[in-house]
Amino acid sequence: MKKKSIKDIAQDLGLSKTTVSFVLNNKGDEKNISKKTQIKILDYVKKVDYHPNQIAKSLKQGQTNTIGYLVPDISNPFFAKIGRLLEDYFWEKGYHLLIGSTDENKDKETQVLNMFVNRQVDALIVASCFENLGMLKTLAAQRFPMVFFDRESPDFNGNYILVENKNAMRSAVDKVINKGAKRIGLLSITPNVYSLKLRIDGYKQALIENNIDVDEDLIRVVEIDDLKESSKTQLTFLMEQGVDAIAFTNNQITAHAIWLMNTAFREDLDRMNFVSFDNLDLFDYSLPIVTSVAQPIKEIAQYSVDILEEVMKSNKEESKRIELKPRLIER
Amino acid sequence: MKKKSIKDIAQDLGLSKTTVSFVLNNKGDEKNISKKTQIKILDYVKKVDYHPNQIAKSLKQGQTNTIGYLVPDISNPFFAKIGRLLEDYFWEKGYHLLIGSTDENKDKETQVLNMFVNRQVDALIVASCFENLGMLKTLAAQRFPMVFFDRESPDFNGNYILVENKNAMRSAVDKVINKGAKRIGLLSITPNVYSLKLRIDGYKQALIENNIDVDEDLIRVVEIDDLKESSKTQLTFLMEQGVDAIAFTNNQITAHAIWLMNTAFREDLDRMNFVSFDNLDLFDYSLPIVTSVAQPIKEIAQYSVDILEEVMKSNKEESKRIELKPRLIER
DNA sequence: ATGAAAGCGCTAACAT
DNA sequence: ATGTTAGCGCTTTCAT
Repeated sequence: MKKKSIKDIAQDLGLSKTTVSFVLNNKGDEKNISKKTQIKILDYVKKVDYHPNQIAKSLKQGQTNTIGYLVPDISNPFFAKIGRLLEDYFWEKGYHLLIGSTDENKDKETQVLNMFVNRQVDALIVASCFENLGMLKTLAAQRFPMVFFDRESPDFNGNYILVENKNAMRSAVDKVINKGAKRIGLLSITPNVYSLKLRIDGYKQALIENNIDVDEDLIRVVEIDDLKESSKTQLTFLMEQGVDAIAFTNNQITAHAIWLMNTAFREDLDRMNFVSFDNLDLFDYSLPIVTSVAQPIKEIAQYSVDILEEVMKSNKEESKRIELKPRLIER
Repeated sequence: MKKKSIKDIAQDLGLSKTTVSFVLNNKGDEKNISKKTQIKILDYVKKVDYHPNQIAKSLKQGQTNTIGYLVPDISNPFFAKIGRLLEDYFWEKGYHLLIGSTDENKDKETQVLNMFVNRQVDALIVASCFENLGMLKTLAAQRFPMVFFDRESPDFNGNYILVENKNAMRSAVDKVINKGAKRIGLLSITPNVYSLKLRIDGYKQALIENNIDVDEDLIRVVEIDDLKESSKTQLTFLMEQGVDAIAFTNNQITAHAIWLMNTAFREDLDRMNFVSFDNLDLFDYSLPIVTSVAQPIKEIAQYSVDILEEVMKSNKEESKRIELKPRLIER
């Protein structure tokens, strides 16, 4: 027995598609369908376990109740957790998430964006690398509902949910200086996104405010596509320079570097201090001890949803920029 | 300028929709469309940046190129990582992932399944709690392409990608016994899914094989909806019983328990041994030291895709059951 | 109180 | 070599 359509239901019941459609969409009363007919339809529909075809509905209504969630990597705990929160918030409202990971690759990002648009998603939640502004600008020009989080571009005007990158990093680094660190290195993945640059700025500011010279040589950058080798090289370099603290600019590099520290520099762990932008659960029970900047994941998700709802309702001109305060976790 | 449809393209070019459609679907030659016309269409389409509406296409073809990924929680690293791998494999083939987290709630699971089906996903990859077999059996009866992973139900016949739960747990526990553990507790979330039961069986078997009496009192169960309090109570109980090792049945309970151990039983860490089913990155640098069973995530994803492809092509009767070997990580 | 018919954007069998 | 037309399953305006 193949799946029933609304037409089948109508035929089976000797009614028209119109009537059935009205009733199924709770417009029975409004459209003056008799109670008797309504009940007949509702009963039958339940009996044969009819479910409307959302694709047909979407085509007709030009609305899919789907949100595109574009991130560098859905398996990164930061993006995974936010994804889960979004899923829950949107579930309430009947929206669902289509996911697309880009690996910070600008071409892949454009492809994913295209995929989302072709599939007529109603809105986008995006952590972009902002290297290909073309497509984004086209969408923005069409007033396509979008909110951007975690990353921003000075060249792109949109709705942003961000955290105070610079200041948070500044105070975290300040903390380890107070704990006695004198020679502080920094390890970052290639700071292609603006947020990372800000975090590095925060690091520098903390040094300056504490009268420590900024030694550009201690600011090391790791190639993302060669994380393994590259981070080993850079970390080793820093250790050879005799640093007594290292700041990391995101969870990815931290996780990797900490693993390396445990593997190759175990004996140095005690005397060193670490700062991580992004908190990881494991910091609560890992060696070494890491002072971290915890992003307010719930608020990020909540604000994304709120802003998106606003945008989707009234499609007004101006865009919002929200900067949330991360939580500093001293350890 | 609103979005162009195939109709617009045809009109602009003084051609029919058919011709345009053929060319766009690379059937130009096959359908004897002149090279000249083909080029004209392709150029124009590029110029106006036309992209076909996938929803319309889906409706027409009864195929959405979408896969539903149903899991207890997409932010659980195990499911997030597998999700990412699936995303990549399917990306190649033009399929995309719609996600649905269920929190092991059987009603939510049914709702998510319905949502997927209404949206006409082409197939499902499912980590089910198997508490509501109704919907699953209906789908199976319709030969709906599905593969199940991580969990199984003796009452449900389907394509399974699993790991050797019992044996893996057995050898992991055996390892800590060899390291000297004598009184070994077990902590699990409520073993509502069969895989968890098997892991517990493995634990028991290891004890028996080593001539240690199985003390049912040392097998403690934590309520999933009260993870925090419940795990604290149970863990404290085990410690009071003087255990010198604890086995955990999945990553969720392990992560929580380890955090608790660090918080409340720090001084006991040195003398204790731990076993975790599911590996976590943090084990590489965390205290305490944990011997773990690492699931072969890549293979799980790869097999899921392979089996699904098979099923979607030839929709034959019989179903497969694949049992992969996890990797034991001694620490 | 209910139905007929058009149309969302696409594909494809069947003309010409 | 290209066009006409029906139809996927639904909503909704306009009849009756």
